[in-house]
Amino acid sequence: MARKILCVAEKPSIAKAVANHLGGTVQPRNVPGLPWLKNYEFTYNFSQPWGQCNVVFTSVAGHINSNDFGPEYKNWNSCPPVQMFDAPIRTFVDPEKTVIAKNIEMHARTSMALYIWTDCDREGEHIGTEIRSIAMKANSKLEVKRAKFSNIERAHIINASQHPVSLDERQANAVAARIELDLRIGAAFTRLQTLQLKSLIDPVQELKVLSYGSCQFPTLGFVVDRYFRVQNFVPEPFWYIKVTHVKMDIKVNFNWKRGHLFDRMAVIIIYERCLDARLAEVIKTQKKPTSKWKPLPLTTVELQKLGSRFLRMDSQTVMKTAEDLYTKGWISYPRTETDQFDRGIDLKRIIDKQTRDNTWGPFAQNLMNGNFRQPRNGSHNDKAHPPIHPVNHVVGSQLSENERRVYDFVVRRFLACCSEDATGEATDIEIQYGPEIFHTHGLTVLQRNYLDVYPFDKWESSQELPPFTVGETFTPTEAKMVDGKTTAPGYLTEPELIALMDANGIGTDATMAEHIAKIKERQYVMSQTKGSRGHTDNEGDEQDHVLVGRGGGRGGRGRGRGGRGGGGGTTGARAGATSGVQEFIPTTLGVALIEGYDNVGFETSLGKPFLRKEMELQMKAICEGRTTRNDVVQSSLDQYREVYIRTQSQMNVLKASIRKYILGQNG
DNA sequence: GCAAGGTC
Repeated sequence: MARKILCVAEKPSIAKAVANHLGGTVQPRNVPGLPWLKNYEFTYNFSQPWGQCNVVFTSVAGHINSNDFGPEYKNWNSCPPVQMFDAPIRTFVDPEKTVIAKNIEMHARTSMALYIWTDCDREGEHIGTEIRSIAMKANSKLEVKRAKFSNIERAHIINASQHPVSLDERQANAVAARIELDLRIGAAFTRLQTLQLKSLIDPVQELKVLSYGSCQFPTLGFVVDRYFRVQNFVPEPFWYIKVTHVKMDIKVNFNWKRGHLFDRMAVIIIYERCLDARLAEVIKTQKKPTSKWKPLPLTTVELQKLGSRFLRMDSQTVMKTAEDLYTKGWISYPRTETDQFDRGIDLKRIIDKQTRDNTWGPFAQNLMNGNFRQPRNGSHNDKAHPPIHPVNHVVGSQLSENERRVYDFVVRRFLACCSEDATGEATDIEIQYGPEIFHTHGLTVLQRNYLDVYPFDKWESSQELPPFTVGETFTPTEAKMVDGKTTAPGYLTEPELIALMDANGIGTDATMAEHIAKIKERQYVMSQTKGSRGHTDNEGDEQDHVLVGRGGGRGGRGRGRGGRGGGGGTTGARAGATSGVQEFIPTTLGVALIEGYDNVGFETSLGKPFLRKEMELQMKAICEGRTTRNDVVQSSLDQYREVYIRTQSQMNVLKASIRKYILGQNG
């Protein structure tokens, strides 16, 4: 009898793809009890010593095990919450995963080896150890190997099948440490907060719990932080000089090189010197080719940021929709950090499938006809998944409205990545006027290229500038001294929040949207459509009005800086504008919790992102062998236990915050 | 009744 090898992937799609590479077209066999779980059986010639083997290729769906405290800790009043730092934790097969575990056990019994094909990231390594322990419980003589692969191109997968490696115990241990810490700390503080504070704020039992989590609290902290910056904002007046000149019937605005100054007298003096000079002289004219780079290949974080900005959906809906599109086979795996396409991937084959589309088909065809360009490479590679891209063409009418929007975005982004940068010509002119320098900038877009398929980027020609030559002098048509004031930043928007979470390592690409949804559910924050309360836009906006001026006419509204616009589209389907963006405002409860923890006065407040960042660094240290799982767990628990004890002893501080914000009482 | 991380 031929030898048998059990292969297990992290998800059904990988099992299917890899099985078809190794075994030809393999018919899936159903596993009773779970409609989406399939086994693929075939024979395959592995490298020595295995050789020709019967293969059963199956999968799990993420983690199989669950962790919890024993039943004696189930009742929250059965013990003080501080015991959650030490109480024994049980690991068991998640009740929803029993069919998956049984399937592995059954085939492990008759196999000589287990070949693990989970994603090659930390969580994948840990899932691998879960699979191993289940399989070895059924068959302790199993040889266990792991496949190392970073995409599912055929040649790469075949290579991985011939070069088995071992599970990386360090990475698995890092995850095990995270699991334990998140559970213990989350349970301890959630129980403490809920038991001590809930009755104070929620007499009608409207709230389930006042949860604490190492990701939800820093997320809340970002929202509260911005809220206070808005509340405490004091506008600051500034002054500047604006010069305009009409030449050949074209009005040219020259911007002051200093931008603006916060000293009125200084600006007055400078302004008078300019006027005294009467003549301005052109000191620089420059025309040079310029370009706007096409976007990078699409990652999950980018999808969520741009989705919540342009698609009129919150990030959770964007993710949910992308997952639906993935399971239906229209787009690739939507959870990826990678912004580089592997050289081996056949991009033209993917583009070709889009040529039949009514909207962007001609653009795709144009790429096929010789205008294809290799995508840019970003700096991220998770070595597990390619950037998000379409895998098959589907007409919009077969999709729901949300699906259509996300699919539209993914395809356009992908085609944009495969086209040429937009090109243009930039003109810069500088004049010397008295002691000061003023400049103006012009842009002529020459070739739109990728912009034709990607309306989410804005790059448009400015008005044409009249010709100027160096040495030329003129009396400016108008010179004004203008005042303005700094304006408050807006409340934190969803794309900004996602960017902050990403930069601070709060959550993963797949979970950031869930954390945002959770702090809404807990009523720590509210969201509203930006602009719906009549708030002004961005930080640094200027409201100008003329103080003194020379020359005729009322000035236009020159804008000192060209902020990156985020507006809608210019071609094809309009993508919607920034007006749909959600912004977050903390509730009184959210503010009270964050401020309460800040006032408890521990050097690293629970509402700040540092603790989570620290945990991330510790996990890295475990992976690199600089520390151990046990050390990290023990030292972190010591640290958090100290915060816990301090918090408990200063519960009056937290309660005071709650009273102050929720009940409006002082003291 | 607690977390965050996988994925369906």
